Amino acid sequence: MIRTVMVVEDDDAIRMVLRTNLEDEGYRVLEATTAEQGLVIVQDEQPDVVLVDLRLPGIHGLDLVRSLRATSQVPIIIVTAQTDSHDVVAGLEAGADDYVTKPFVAKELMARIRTQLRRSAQPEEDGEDLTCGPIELHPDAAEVMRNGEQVPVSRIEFFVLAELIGAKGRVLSRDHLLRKVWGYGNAGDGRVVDNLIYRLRNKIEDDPANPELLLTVRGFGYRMKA
Amino acid sequence: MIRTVMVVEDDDAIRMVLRTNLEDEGYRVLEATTAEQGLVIVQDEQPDVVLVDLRLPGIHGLDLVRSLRATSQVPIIIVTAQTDSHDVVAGLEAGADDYVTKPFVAKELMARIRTQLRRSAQPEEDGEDLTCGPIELHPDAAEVMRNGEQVPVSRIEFFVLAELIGAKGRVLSRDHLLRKVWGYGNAGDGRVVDNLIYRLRNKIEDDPANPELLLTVRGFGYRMKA
DNA sequence: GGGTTATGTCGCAGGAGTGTCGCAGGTAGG
DNA sequence: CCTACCTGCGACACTCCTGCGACATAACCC
Repeated sequence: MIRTVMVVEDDDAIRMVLRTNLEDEGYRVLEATTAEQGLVIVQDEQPDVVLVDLRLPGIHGLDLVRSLRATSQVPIIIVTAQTDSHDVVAGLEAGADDYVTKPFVAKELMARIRTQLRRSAQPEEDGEDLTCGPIELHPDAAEVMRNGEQVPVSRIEFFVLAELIGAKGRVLSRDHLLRKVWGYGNAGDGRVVDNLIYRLRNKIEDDPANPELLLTVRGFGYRMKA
Repeated sequence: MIRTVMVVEDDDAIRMVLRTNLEDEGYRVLEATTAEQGLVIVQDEQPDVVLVDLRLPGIHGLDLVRSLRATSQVPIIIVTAQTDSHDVVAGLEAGADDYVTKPFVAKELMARIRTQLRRSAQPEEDGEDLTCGPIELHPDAAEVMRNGEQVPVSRIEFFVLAELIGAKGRVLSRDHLLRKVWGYGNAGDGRVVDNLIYRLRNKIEDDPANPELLLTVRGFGYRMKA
């Protein structure tokens, strides 16, 4: 499963380092430079973890933590300067789950993120029923079954299929899939998604030329049969 | 019942690995980087087990062991470099209950902790059934049986196999195995896992080139046959 | 229908992911 | 001290993936 990490941080250099590290770890990364922006994006994209710098221009990070906690259970990790130790306490009281102090060791932060993900992820993932007609996804085994037989799919194909089936019939735009599965890096292309859908159809459809499961919605994107 | 494990260790990387693994096992984790800090926290929080690195800045871990033992029956496990074998003896004489040497196998350490906990209280099941097709693991004897015959496997091979079989068919990433089994410093590599899998296959598979038990899931990791 | 845009189709080439195996330093046991 | 084994490492081979481009086809608009 591809996890999404939201970074709310105004310092360009730090944000960049975080993005690089997070992407190396296989996460999708969302960025915001202000609390307002962060709040909107979090509500919009529902990331799996949020990193919040406490020193933000305008609205203070503490308030962002409170706002987030008011509406969401998303794990929040505070990033702050070492000198502001009182802020850390305030942040944890405001609902943050963990913290790191600048200058932080990237590896440690990654580990903390993993910990938070593990904590929040365990229950939800198992319960999900990733099924669509004859197609069945087993996230644990990273397998796709079709009429009970295993279909070999690649990593990206697996995630796209999971995303589509998880959407339960809603249309997903190419852009949505690009960001959800590929991440922001490949934003330039377009046809990559089409290609992948084509390949997926060859694997899961009886007649790939006349798809019955993985449907095109012209002008919008793709969706699974309801 | 949630058990608490206290870790007294000054090396950030090791402490982090320990925390991750311990939390995975469902323990609450307390941390200290110096003997003084450790002593205070132990008295304060009364953990169920204490891990002590013997090489600590300032007061030596040995003295911490003595101080702890003077006032408490808490099980103490020493963590130490392989070269300091004389320290181990001294540590056990000072009242420690067990020890592991760096680089330790994380899974083994977890097992030692369980043992200490069992000794100090009564609980729980660990008689897990570690079986997969013709393969059978005997955790007590650290033996692997295949069709009833013993297969000689090394220490690390044993723990990797245990981790995989314990996962009951779920895919385990290389990163997961590195953290769970190696659990220490080896974050840089990657192929170490592949190599070990290769060797394991040579020992447990009929046709190592076409594995039927220990399967590759390209792009994800490895898993045992369900 | 004709033009235009969106999508399907498919082969290719570079690259990523894995299997395989030999080597060397290290460790344990005799 | 010697030997056998373990284990991490690197090199190479090979498979499969995947982004890309080019063209074909289908849907839409007037």
